[in-house]
Amino acid sequence: MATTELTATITDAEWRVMRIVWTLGQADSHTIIDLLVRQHDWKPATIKTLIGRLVKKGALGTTKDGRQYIYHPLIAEQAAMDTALATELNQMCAMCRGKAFVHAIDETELSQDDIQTLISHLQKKLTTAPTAVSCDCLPADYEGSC
Amino acid sequence: MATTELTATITDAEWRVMRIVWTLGQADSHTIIDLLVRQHDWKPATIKTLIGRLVKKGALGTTKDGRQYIYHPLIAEQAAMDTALATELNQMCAMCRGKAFVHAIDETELSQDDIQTLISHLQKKLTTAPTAVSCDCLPADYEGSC
DNA sequence: ACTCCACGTTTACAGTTGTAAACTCAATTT
DNA sequence: AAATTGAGTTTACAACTGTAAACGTGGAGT
Repeated sequence: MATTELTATITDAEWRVMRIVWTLGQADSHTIIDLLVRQHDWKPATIKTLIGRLVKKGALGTTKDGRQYIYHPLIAEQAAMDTALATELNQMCAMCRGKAFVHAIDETELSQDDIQTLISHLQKKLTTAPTAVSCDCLPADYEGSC
Repeated sequence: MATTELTATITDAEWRVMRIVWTLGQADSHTIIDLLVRQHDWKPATIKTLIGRLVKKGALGTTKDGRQYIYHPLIAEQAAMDTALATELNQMCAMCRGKAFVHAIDETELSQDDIQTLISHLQKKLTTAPTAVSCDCLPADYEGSC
């Protein structure tokens, strides 16, 4: 049941499948298909394809249960989320990430506990934070270096 | 110079081009190509393709300057970042977004000002925050509803 | 005026992704 | 035992991406 590090990335459509399995802990294809058909306009065949790809890329594991399989996650949900978010942020200008966080936090519904955790992490972070983070969009040696 | 709302999405490789133009405000292709060749192992031809695609999808505008073009952004950097981040977050379980933020903030270098802005936004947000945010990975009516 | 250069455009091509039908078998039903 | 069902696998196919070469043409240099 140890979750592994994933090499390949999970695509948008595949995320929908993973979320079902993450939330249920494990599920057979009938359950996954049934739930996703209700959430999207996907045909069962589409969902079968996605499940197959996730198994092939090592995001889902299988256990034989009589005639069918039970699928379970081979990667942790929080780890996948952290990686996806970090990848997205790393592609953006370092100087602008702070403002992006502000906007994202304004727009995201967060629980009181989450907010308090964030505040305390930020307060600790403040003690060692730099005065400014500089733009990293140009080569370091560029004349107008931002 | 008014930045527009973008229909199509900017791909990872295209982001690199946009960051150059955003940072410089405007640039001719020679400058863009020169800078990106130094940052990546891209051939000039590759960068020309990316510029062309960005113009076609309305992310970059052109101004004729004698024999060549000057490119300038048609979408705002911060808006693009906000949209990209929101899209990424919306694909994740609502219940887990808070923890994802904590991890992302721990791993991101932020300036003192940014941190203080975040803290104050969070403190204000705390006053109206729900006790908990529930998982939205399954259809609302599902038996085991998370 | 002729040549060359370089800028933007066209074409190329394999891999990924979204979307889905068709097919293969083992198991269940009649 | 034959027919049916349904789970997983194969095949399909267009659009999007990353990566890049080839091409056409209007100026710059001679």
